[in-house]
Amino acid sequence: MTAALVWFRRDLRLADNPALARAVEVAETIIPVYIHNPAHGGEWSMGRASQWWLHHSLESLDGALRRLGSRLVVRHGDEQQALRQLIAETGAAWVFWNRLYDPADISRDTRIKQALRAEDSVGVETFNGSLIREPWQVSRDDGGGYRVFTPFWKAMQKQGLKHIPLAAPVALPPVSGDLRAVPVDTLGLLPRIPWDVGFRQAWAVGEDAAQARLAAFAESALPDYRQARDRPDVPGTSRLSPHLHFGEISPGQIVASLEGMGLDMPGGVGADAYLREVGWREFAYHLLFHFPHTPDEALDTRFADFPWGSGYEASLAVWQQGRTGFPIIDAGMRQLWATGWMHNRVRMIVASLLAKNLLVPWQEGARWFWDTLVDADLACNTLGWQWTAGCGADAAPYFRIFNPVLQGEKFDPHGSYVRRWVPELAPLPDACLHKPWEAPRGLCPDYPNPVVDLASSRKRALDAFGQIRNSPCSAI
DNA sequence: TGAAATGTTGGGGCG
DNA sequence: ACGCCCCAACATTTC
Repeated sequence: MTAALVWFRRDLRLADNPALARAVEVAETIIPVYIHNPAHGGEWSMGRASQWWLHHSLESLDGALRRLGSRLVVRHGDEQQALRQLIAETGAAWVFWNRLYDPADISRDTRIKQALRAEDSVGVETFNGSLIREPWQVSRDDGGGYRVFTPFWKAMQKQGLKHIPLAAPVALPPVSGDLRAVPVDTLGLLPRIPWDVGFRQAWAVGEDAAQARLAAFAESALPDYRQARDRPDVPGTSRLSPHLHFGEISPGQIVASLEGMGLDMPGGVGADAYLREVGWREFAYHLLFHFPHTPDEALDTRFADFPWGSGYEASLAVWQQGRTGFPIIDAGMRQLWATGWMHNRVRMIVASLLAKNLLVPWQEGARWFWDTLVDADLACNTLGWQWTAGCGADAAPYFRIFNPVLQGEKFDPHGSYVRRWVPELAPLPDACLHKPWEAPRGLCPDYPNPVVDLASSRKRALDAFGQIRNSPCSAI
């Protein structure tokens, strides 16, 4: 009887899961494992909102495994010790997992792989279960990594995006009842005080929910995606990000299901634009792999000397609480707090205000997103913040400073997004909804005045950038 | 995947 | 009818 451990991490699905498929191929006994180590990741250990998602995703995966006759063996603590313990308990000859690419994951997984092979004499095989192309599979002619999205995306498309998803197993061998597993609800992933009410309303977690969301998106929103994706007031985006982050769905499954929706097909323009967004996720992983210091430091070395504001705690707090006095900003920050998610267009607007108008270091914003987003992803979060701050690869030029009033008027023209998340502004007429300081006094007495003057803070940010613009060496 | 400043044009009001 | 001005609308440049 050959036994194999399948170590689940951020690949919490049964379909198109190469590590699981490999186990089904070679082993008679399969032990699906999840190891909870809250310390893993160090400074970037999992945030609270993501922990909420993880809890439900593990419950969902366990349920799906049980329907196939198996179950999820959850353990707690150091991953290597836990795997060793399981190998000892089960006599497993194999350990399979799907690769991760965050710096802390790579160093941990490399260490464990070497130790298990050398000291425990088990076979270890790892697979690509999270990306269309792994970071080292796309490279420039000189062998280096890309720094600009468009050539990266062209190179990827040239290689072909075609993917044939692996089927989910139809049945799995039972896991011995003697094998100890801790219940998911003892991992401490759920909040002690019920701040997750809005989360429960906003999300259905798990592999089935991910597939349902993809199907609904492809059916209804995809044809208008190019336009609607910028509108926070309409459900024009896929909302697949947390499902993708936890691997409840693979990018390959998305590509496969959109296949055939070429530019000449109905909805094809939308499919093209959406695949490009999947490409940005791939680019984020590519960048994080080649520049692993970027979660903490600007890629553009000129920004080492950038004159960020000092004593910004008060404005950071106001931003976090959604009380900046700019409706589109406050709507976004409150949507984030309430649901663990924010529309991408609004993420750019709030990030621009924090990093430019308020001159708060972008890392502070990245930290807040890390803790509050259910889709918090080190690669994507890092790219997004550095892009907006103007210090990253293929970043927005620093002088692109979003005006929250104009952005609100352009992308939330009827104000329904603002009215939903900032209800005290609901009585305002459309004409001044995005600039309530111009409204008659008394219409919204509880809403704060703007935390900063847009025109002067814009000039201040441009001046700050002027101080570093001519520093040598614009990128590492 | 900006915004503001500046430049250009053309229609209409008006002397 | 004509020139002048105003300014909205659009285009270009600059940050």
